[in-house]
Amino acid sequence: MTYSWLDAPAGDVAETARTLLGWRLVAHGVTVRLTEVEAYSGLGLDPASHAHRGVTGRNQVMFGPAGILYVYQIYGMHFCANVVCGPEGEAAAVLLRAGAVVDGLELARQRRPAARGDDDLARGPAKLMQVLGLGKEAYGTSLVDGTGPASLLPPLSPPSQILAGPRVGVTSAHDLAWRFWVADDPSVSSYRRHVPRVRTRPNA
DNA sequence: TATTCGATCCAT
DNA sequence: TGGATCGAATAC
Repeated sequence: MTYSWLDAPAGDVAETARTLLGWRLVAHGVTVRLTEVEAYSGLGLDPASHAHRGVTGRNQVMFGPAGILYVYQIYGMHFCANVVCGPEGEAAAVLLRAGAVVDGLELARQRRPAARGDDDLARGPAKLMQVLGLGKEAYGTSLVDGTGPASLLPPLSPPSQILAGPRVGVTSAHDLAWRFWVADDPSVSSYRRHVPRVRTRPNA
């Protein structure tokens, strides 16, 4: 299997994100078919990207080769994952937002006791990680060379129809339709606009 | 060193 | 709609 398409220039990361739909992710006995992703361009180009201000301790793997997992913690309790894309140094990435469990259903249910139903097992970026049994230890591991806990597998069948819209929870670049999902798939998360937090203390 | 706030999830 | 919960990023 060749994964060279993951190396497409950072300017084409939206196209790479679309391509990822339908691909499968397998880890710790559970397989998920990707149904929802978001594209993030690198350095400077995309104010919503975790890499847009340059290298930091958290985002350093985004500047490395494609096919690596960039895992980050959010709200002190959840983990989300991106596939690093593009040539080295460009820091493009695709956030894995949702998927449908296609293998290891029993294990998936055990890992997600709060799920409302099977459609909800991986319906969200942190849920996807939980269902696959992945956390911060997956940071910087490869999806494409078999050395990491998770692997990327080609689609069994191409997705029927792909729709696009604004990214979830992103304030800047709200006009950009860089969220992609499989039309009519029940595992796609519901769109939530970013809500600005209310100020608790007045400005001095 | 101090403060702010998030590419979320869940129960209400 | 609001609370949980903590570390990275930024402000000082």
